[in-house]
Amino acid sequence: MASSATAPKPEARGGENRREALLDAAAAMFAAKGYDGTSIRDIAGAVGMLPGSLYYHFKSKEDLLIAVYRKGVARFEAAIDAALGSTAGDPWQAIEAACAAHLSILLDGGDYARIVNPEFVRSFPPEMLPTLNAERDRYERHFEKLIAALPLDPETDRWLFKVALFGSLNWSQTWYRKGRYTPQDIAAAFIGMLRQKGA
Amino acid sequence: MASSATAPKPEARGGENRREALLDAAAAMFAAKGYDGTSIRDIAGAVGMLPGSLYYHFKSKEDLLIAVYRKGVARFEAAIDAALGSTAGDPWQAIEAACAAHLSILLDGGDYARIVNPEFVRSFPPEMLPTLNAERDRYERHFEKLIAALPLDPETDRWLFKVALFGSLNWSQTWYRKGRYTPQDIAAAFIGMLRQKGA
DNA sequence: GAGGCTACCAAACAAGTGTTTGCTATGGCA
DNA sequence: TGCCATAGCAAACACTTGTTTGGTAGCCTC
Repeated sequence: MASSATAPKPEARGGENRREALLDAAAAMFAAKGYDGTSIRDIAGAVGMLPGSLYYHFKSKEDLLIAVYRKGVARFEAAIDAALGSTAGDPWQAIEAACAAHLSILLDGGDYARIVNPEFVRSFPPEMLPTLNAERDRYERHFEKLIAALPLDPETDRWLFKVALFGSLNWSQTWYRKGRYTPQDIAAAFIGMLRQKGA
Repeated sequence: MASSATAPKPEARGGENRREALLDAAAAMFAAKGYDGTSIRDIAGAVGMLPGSLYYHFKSKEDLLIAVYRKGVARFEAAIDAALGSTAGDPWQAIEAACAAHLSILLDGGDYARIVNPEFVRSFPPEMLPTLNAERDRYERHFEKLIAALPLDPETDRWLFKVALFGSLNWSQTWYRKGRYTPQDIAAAFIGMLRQKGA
C-alpha cells in the first residue's frame, strides 16, 4: 500500500509534498470539525488549492479519508513497535510501555490520532467501516499478545481485560489536557490499578 | 410515505404524541447515521410529516438535538437513581450496582443512550458543547461520590480511577453485542479487576 | 356561527455540497 | 524542437441542506 500502483514516478515539481500537505490539512480539519463538517473546499483552500484540483491527488473525499486513517494507524503501530523493541522480560513492564506508547500517540500525536478513534469512525460513511476496522483490529492484536503473557488470576477473562484496558486508554482523549499528567503517568496509574497482587 | 399529498387527514392529530414521535425518530436516526448524516427530511418523513412541519414542534435542528440529548441523560440518571436506592452499605457493591445500571442503559437503552457519548457529541455543532457537557458533568458527579467512599490505597489517584472506570464502561459501546455478557457480568468483571486486595 | 388556536401542508429559498469537465502552464526527456 | 506527463486553474453541474412563508382543515370556546 505504500507506493501508489500507477507509474514509475518521474516526480516532477510540487511532487509528493502537495499530497502530504493535503493529508495534513485534511487530518487537522477532520479532527477539528468532523468528516461531514469539513468540505473539500476547506481542505483545498487550506493548502492554497482550488477544490477541483484536489481530485488530481485523491479520487474522492472518502479516498482521502482512508488515506488519513491509514496514516493514523501507522503512527500507532510505529510507536508500539519502537516501545516493545526495548523492553526486558517482565510482562507488566512490557504492557505498561505499550500503553504509554499508545497514549503518547493518542494524546500528543496530533490530528491523525483522533481519526482512528472508533467512535469518531462511526460518523464516516457506513460502507467504509469494514475497511477501516480491519486496519484497526490488526493493531489491537499487539495488545492481545501482551495480555496473554500476563500472570493473571485464572478466573480473569483476558478478553474483558483487554477491552477494559483499551477503554481506559482511549477514553483519555476525552479528558486529557496537556500539563497535569504525562502519558507515562497515566499508563503507570492504569496498569497499577489493574495489576493484581502476587504477580 | 403513506397517504401523501393532498388527502385530508381525519385523525392525524396527536398533540404531544407527535413531538415524542419526532424525538424517537430523531434519536434513532442520529444514533444510526450521525447528526450531520441525518436530515430534517429524514426525521419528518419517518413520522409521516413534511420537513417544514417539524418546525412547528422544534425551532431548529439543534433545538431538536438538545431535546434528544436531555432525554438521553435523563435515562441514565433515572437508572442510577433506581440502582442506588436499593444498595446496602458496602461501597464496592454500591459502585458495582451503579456501573451495572449505567451499562444497562448504555448497551440496552436504545437509541437515546448513544447520543450522550462524548465522542459522539464531538460531531455536533461546537457552540452547543458547553450546554451539553454541563448536563453530563452533573451525571458524572454521582460516580465521583461513590468513588470517594471506596477504601482505596492512599496513593491511588481517585480522579484517575474515575476516568479509568468510565473509560472501560463507555468503551463497551464499541464492542458489545447482545448475548455473550450481560451488563451485570461486565460491571462485576470490571470492578473485580479494579478492586484492590485487602478492601 | 364567528373567531381563534393547533397542527400541519405545499412550495419555495439561499446556501452549500461533492464532483466533473475542459483547459493550461511547466518542466524533463528524446 | 516536439512530446508528454504533471499539477493545477476556472467554472460549472446536479443535488441536498436547514429554514421560511403563506395558507388551511379541524377543533374549542364564546
